[in-house]
Parts: sequence; C-alpha cells; structure tokens
Amino acid sequence: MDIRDHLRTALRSALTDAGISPLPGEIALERPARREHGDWSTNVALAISKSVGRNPREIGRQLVEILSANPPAHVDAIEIAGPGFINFRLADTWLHEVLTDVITAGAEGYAAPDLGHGRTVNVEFVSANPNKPIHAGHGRGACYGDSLARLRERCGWVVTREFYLNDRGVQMQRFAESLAARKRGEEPPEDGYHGDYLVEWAAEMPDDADPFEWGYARALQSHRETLAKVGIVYDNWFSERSLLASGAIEDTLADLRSKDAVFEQDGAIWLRSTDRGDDKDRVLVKSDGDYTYLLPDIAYHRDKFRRAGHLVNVWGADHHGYVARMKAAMSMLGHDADELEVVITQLVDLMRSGEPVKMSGRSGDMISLDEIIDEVGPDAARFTYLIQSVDSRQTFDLDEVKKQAMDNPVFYVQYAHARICSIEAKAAEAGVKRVPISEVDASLLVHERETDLLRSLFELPEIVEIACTDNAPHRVSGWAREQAAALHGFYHDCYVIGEGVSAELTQARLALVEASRIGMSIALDLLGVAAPESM
RNA sequence: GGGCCCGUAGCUCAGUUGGAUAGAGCGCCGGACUUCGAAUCCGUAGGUCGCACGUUCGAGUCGUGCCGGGCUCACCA
Repeated sequence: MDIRDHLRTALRSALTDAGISPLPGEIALERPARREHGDWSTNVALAISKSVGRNPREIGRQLVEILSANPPAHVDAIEIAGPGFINFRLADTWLHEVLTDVITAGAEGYAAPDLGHGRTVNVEFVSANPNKPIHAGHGRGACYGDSLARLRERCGWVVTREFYLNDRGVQMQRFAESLAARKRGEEPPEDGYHGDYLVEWAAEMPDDADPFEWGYARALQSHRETLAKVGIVYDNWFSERSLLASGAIEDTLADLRSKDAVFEQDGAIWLRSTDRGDDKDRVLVKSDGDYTYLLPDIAYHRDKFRRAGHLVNVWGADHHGYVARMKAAMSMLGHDADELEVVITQLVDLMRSGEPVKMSGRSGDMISLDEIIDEVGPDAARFTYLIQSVDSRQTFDLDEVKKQAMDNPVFYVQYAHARICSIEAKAAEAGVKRVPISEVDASLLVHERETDLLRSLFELPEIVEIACTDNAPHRVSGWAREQAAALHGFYHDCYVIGEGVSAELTQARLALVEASRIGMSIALDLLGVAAPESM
C-alpha cells in the first residue's frame, strides 16, 4: 500500500476519535521541502479548522496525541509544527518496501497506473503537409506527441498514433506545379514552393511520372523516414482525399445541416460555430463551391470519434485559433467536446552557438528535422525537445545539444544508466549473482545516497500519472535528471562490490541498482530515448 | 483592439490540487580518484518569482488591472 494511503487511514481514524464530523474528503499528504520537517506532512488541521470552528494548532495537537498513543507502522515520531502542520517522521523501513515493489513489478508493472481502463485514444500529431520536409518545429510536436502516446499506453489506454495528410487542395496543386517546373529546369511559380529539396526531388522523378502523385509519394516517404529516425512509427496515415472518395465530407455536411448547424449567406455555406463558443461563424463551402480546409477537417474528426473514445490533437501555436471552431463543430455533431483535447506546442527557435538560424530564407528553405537529427543524434534531439514544457517557447541550440558534455542533460542521464549496467556487468564478472528479492536484507540500505534513490523511485508512479494526465512529458525528463543525480551520488559514495562491502550489503545494493535500472529504463522509454548499456 | 502562451538566479528552465526559509542544470570560484567508468562527486556565491492591488491563517501558484515578448485573428491551407 502507498505510504500516503497508510497515513491517511490513520489520520481518518484519529479524526473520528477526535470527534470531527464530517471527515474531510481529501487529506493532503506531501513531502515537506525541508528535511527537518520530517518525511511526510499534512495540512489537514489547517484545512478543517474553519469548518469545525477550532484553532488549527489545537486540532493538530489533539490529533498528534491520539496518533502517538498508537503510532502507525513505519512511523517513528509525529509532531505539530508551524501554524498547524502535522509532520510524520518515518523509519527507513517504508522506503525498503519500495525496493521490493520495484523489483517485483519490474519494468512493465512498476509506475504503470491504470488511468485509461482500456479506453481508446487517438493521438494525432505532426500532420505536416506532404509537400516539403518536416522542420524543427514539427520535431517538437513529433517527439511530444509520441511521448504522449507512450504515456497513455503505459497508463492503460489503447492508443492509435495518427498522421493526417492534407493530400488535396491548392497547396498540393502548387507543390505539383513547382515540382514540374523544376523538372523542366524552370523556376517554380511565384506562389509555389522554392526550397532546394524540390530540385533534388525533381532530379529523382522519372520523366513520365505524374508530378502530383509522385511528389506526394516522395514527400510521404520523406516524412516516414525522418520520423522513423527518432523512433516514431505511426499506426495510421489518414488521407484527406479518402474522405472525399468515401463521401464522408458530404455526409458530414448533411449531418450538420440536419442539426441546423449551418446556414447559407452570400453564396457560401457557414457553420454556426458562434452557437458553441466560437467568436465568429466559419465558412465551410466557399461561394465558388470549393470546400474550405475546415469542412474536411470536421469530417476527419468525426471519423476519428467513430474510431476512438478520446482524441488528442497536438497542434502548433499558429493553430490555436482553430480550437474553438473544431470543438464547436464536434459539439454540434453530438460529440462531447471535452473528449477532444487539443494541446498547443509553442514555437522552436533554432540557434547555432547563440546565433539564430534562419528558419525560412528567400529560397523557402528551412533546416529540416532530418538535418537536425543527423547533426545531434536522435536521443539528444528527443530529450531536448522533451526537457521543457511545451507551453513555453523553446530555444534549440544545435551546438549545445550536440555537445557530448556535462551541460548536455541527455548524456548525464544516459551515462547514469550506462554506469548502472557497468556495475551489473562488474558483478557478473566477479561471479556475484543477484539473489531473489525475498532474500535481500533491504534494511541494510541506510546511507543517505541509498534512501535518496529509494525516495526517487517511490515518486516515479506519481510522476508518470501526472505526466499522463497533464500531457506533460517534461515531468518525466525532470525525474530522469533527478534520478540520474541520485545515481551518480550513490555511485560515488557507495561501492556495490569490493573490499569492505559485505556479501549481504552487496546483495542489497545490487537490488537497489537493479531497481534504479528499472526506473530509469521506464523513464527513458517514455521519452523515447535509448537506455545504453555502455557509451 | 480580441484570443492563446510566456515573464522565477548571469544563462536555460522546473515548481501536481494555494503550504513552512522558492529549486535544478549550466556558467563562475574552490575542493575530491590507491576498489564498480572523473562524461562523475562535494562545497561557496548568486532572487523586489515583471509591477500593483485583492482573496486568507498562508500566494511563484487563485482573481482583477497594468507593463514587456511571442503566436493568432480569411469565402488561404
């Protein structure tokens, strides 16, 4: 049982004995910022003081008295402090149970809270137009979206990773015209695509190929290859054209019409999105009869809702304005708009040694994600993209990220994992075999470095849960850095094998090392970063 | 002008439902290898949490108003 539930149970019982009624619904237990405040702390006396009309310190004193008369397991001391906090000082034995928990559950079972209960979720991310290579900004959305998918999978959801292809429309036409122009050795049209990549693609294209279809396939191949380089593999590449072919777009329009969600004005067909929180109504079909991008998009989301109970969209900051209209449309189609989660990722500023890298020059060229991966490596790219909250703008300095040095957290973390493996290899070499966890005397782990590691491992399940619910993989990378620091400290101060270390202590420490390896590999897997055995 | 995001140490950034003296990495300075990898570890210094008011036992966190930066406000995609 989680130590907090254990303490909560004791607190509820003490509250009852103290004559407090009704009992508070939630009892907060947290780790105090300062060690001298004990291992766990609750503000329950402060929280209820108003409703019971008593001084918080007085309530606290009474609770401490009741609890101290019959202290819960693992508890060494209970104190009242400050305005009415109740601090629990615990014996290390509570941490020793963590060791058993981790080893027993293993990499599959530990820190895998069942939040999804087998529900289906569709995570759509990147969805860059299939007419040019993926760039640095897409890279952030790519690594982020994939990590969200990994978190969901770990937390009991059934996940589909999806990429939406805008494979029709004027942009694709312009792309095809530009490619054809390059093939003829001419400059693309003014409103076409001018990047150097088109010169290369034109050179590859057979003379008799259809520029639209060939170019589309080429771009798709480029997307697949680039994303595969950072370990991202999609379950579904969804084509916009397929919506046209299947009649889904017309069906969607008819559906909206039947729900009185559209109206005609100035020869165009509009969505009454203002009825559901949007700030203006939106055109679905232009007066020239063409669809705007919105109608196929609505049809697409309608399709996704048929295939999954929950949708997550990862969109770039430049698309935040579309959230309201899409939610409005889904709501009008009878879906629960809360089941559509749209996460916005802020922009990435690509730098090189502190100097901004031009994202788009006259040629229309951008630094492609492909080049970035080739330059810094897939692990450094992923870890860097995921180290910080996507709510804030990111500076991605290529020279900093590719440095294999201390100021690069990915190496710090991976090195920690490699060191663990090195210890395990050393043990094997010395003929030391790890005994079953039931035969390990965990109570020997009393060094501060050891208990720090155990505390860190204890926190992982909660970190995973928060990261999943808040769509915040950076919580996982933050944990990995702390865990790495704890590991390096342990490595420095606590020998696992060697003179002066008893066989029993070696076994306990080997188990701790293995538990740490499990924890670290869980975190790195959620980030999609390799856990190297040596570097 | 409206909407969304951001403003925390010299730099890059954390900070779960409001909790006790606000953290980490890098950088600076000074230390530590005779056993598992020194790509490591330990220590010092560094702050009006953009500003102001409010809510309360308590605010980096919540509310309002400002200031500054980014993105966005099409019958373009």
